Amino acid sequence: METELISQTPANQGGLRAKLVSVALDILETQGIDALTLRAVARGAGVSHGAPARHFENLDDLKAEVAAVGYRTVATEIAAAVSRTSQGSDPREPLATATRAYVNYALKHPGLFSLVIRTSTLDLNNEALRHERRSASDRFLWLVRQAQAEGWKPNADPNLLASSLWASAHGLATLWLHGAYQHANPDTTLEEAIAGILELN
Amino acid sequence: METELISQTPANQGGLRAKLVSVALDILETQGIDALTLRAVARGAGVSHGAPARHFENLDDLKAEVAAVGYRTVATEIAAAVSRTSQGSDPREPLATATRAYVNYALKHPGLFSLVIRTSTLDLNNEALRHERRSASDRFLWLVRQAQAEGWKPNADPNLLASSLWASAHGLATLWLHGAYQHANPDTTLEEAIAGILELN
DNA sequence: TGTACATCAGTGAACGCGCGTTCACTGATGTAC
DNA sequence: TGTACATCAGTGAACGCGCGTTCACTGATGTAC
Repeated sequence: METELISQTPANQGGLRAKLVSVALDILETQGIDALTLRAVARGAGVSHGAPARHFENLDDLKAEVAAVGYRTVATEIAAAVSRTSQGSDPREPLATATRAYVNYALKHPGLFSLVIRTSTLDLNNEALRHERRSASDRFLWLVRQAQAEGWKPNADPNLLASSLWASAHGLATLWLHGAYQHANPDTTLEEAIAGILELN
Repeated sequence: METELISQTPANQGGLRAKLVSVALDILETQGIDALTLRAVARGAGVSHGAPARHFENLDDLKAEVAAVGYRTVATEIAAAVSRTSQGSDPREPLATATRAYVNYALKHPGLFSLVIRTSTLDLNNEALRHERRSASDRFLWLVRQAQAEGWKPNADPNLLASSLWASAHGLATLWLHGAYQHANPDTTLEEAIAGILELN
């Protein structure tokens, strides 16, 4: 009873909004992006299907918010992975770690990954999404500059380097997710595949 | 009148099947993958919405066939681009050309490209699709082996090389399609971006 | 402390939409005699 | 050449589905007096 009271205190008035985002993440995780509808989110939150309209104008609005969460979490995981890495002699090592973390994240959260990619086109209006995108991109660029400062391709355009690495990692993640990579290369493990794209650099 | 008669001759009995595929390609081109429904295809072919069921069990069945066409045409375009290339001194040149053709194709046919990627998971049952996939993959692998024979990374695993290049090209195409690449790198042209991923090799 | 009022998040019925699928039908074509 | 029949691609009405959206409502909460 008390919990019911608590759940209705002003502090939790914005609670449903967060709950809806959380349910959306859950749906992405368990059922994939096609199952992500406003009504499904409402059902998952144990709320009438009209309720989400109080918090999100439409489905794209909700998606943009979820995508922002996706950007934030992948950036956090990459940063964590990089900071765990011992400083080796190879300046590319942090980049390799970051790439590995990026691919692993995509494979662990395929639904969210799909959403983030597809949503990236639209909703540049969403402030949170724009911020998270920029932040994630800046972190990776910093790693590249760092590697360059330590002697790796010092004269190359860091933006171009970063984008190229990103494209490689992204392509591998995408192809692997859809099983296309494995189909063309049945005996290659994911670790070897990651090493393969890093080797190119 | 004569054309009407002709259109009903036995030779054209299978005509609607081809027409449906062609309309599907058209829808992908003009309206994108989300607009690709059985009913839309029937409308586009000027036929009742029940008619496609005579030729395709369901939407995935049609998609597999369309994806096979996608594989075939991209493989053809790449082959054509490569064969147009003069034999230079750089063994990577044909690979660069092929990569360029791949990315350009994806950007020119975003709907079909999306379909091909998403469909790649399913319908390995579809014989045509399997054949086209293998054929496209074999052609690219041959280019890699050729480059290796001419001195480029002669000791590397050609399968791994091919897949890594494929992943890079695919990632660039995907990110560019969604505008994510340009957003992170506003002043880079597509040509420079392609050069960037090839440069890594 | 108590009362009247305003606010506003969530309800649930209702609407229209396009979808895939089914199925009795029709009519043109090809075949057997 | 003509007639009867079988085949079968395409028709179009009908069904059920889940979706997004609207809107009058309700009831709990916070505020003014």
